[in-house]
Amino acid sequence: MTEKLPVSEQVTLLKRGIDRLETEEELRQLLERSHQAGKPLRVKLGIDASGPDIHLGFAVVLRKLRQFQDLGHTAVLIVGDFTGKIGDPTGRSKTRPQLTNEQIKANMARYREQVFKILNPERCEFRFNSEWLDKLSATDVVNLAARYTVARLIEREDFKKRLEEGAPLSVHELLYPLFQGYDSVIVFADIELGGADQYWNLLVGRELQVRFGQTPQVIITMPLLVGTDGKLKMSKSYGNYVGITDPPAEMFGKIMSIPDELILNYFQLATDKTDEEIALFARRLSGGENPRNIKAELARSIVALYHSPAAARHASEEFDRVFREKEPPTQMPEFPLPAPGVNIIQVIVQSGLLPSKSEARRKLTEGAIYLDGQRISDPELIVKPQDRPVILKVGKRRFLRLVAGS
RNA sequence: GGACGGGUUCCCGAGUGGCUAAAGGGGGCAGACUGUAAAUCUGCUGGCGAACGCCUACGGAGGUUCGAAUCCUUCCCCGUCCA
Repeated sequence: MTEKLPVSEQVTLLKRGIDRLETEEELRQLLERSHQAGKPLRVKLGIDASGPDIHLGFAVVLRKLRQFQDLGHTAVLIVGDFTGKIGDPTGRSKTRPQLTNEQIKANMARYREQVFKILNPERCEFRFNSEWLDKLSATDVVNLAARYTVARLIEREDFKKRLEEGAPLSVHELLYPLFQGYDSVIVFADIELGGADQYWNLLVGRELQVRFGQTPQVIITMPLLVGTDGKLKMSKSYGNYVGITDPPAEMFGKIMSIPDELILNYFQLATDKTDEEIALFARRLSGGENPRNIKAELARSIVALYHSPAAARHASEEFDRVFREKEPPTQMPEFPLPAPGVNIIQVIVQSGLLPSKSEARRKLTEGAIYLDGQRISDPELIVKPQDRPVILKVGKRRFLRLVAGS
């Protein structure tokens, strides 16, 4: 633990890699006061309950929160089960679907264990905001709403845009930032963390606290990690994310598919590499070394972080084996072939390699299907069991071992 | 409450009676090239069938017609303006 660090050094540490801090002076004061009173700060982080998987983008924020824990402070995780039912409008052009209680429950069950891959469970509070938000009466809601103006609410880029484009914007979505801010009031947040896109929401919390007679929370936002597509922010709904529970091989592969320009950014945001180490990578890149090598080191670092160094090494070797040397992977699903043989299209669909026969037929004509390294194109082909397993390959990365069986 | 405009395949968006599984773009997938990067080029992109074809699909339901995404009725939803 680094609890004994002088305040100025704590500030330096906490400022590393962040997007915005409001305000540094207030943070300094909080740390001083906490140090003198021997009382840990309450660092709030809202968790979206819309999906069960934590990805590297959110991990950026979680890792910052972990730093606070390492300095002796308390992480206060607010599970947005109530606000999840409303749907966070941030950055959306469309009204988000509202989640049911069952969905949220199912999501959260897996969430906890994932969070603790990064956070220290010892210094962590888990709160569901339905705990207090469900209890608000209409009077309470009006009371809350009275403390903020519509003009302030629709200042937001995304709201404004939707209004201008004539897209629907429901009143409940307008309420979302208020409720999220109210969470800060309820849990007496000293600091709130979030992604850069949450900046505006966090500010609302800050202002509401003042209106409820509290000291405003310090807010710290973290840069958004760009997804594997290299364009949009990493997000569950864009399908461009790397889950922290993704199996090593998958995690490795996804990271290898990011654009080269993102390599250093990923090192900074998603690994524990020091500035010096990252500078070295930067020099190797500009020195003309094949970015592939450096990206592979990145991928290994990240897999090591969430699995183990050994798993990272294996994933790396397997990757080279399959994609550089074009060898089949060591592990692949098996499909038992009955003695009379089965039509190739049946095999592909029944094994789940492709979703429909039409699709299988298409891939066959596209030359995407290989049997033991031989491209095949005959949709009539009957595959019979051999005395040794035969490997079926669909596209670049789908493999199946065909074995004798019934 | 009134007037008007709109709801199309994963997304955006064309399409106003048969030539429409529906232009175009995006995304995705596949092939070539590669470093499973990017860029580029090419192809594919509802399902079933070997195939003539059949089924499902243009907000929901019903109707007109030999034939409807396209016309009519009704319901639902969204937006704009007026009150």
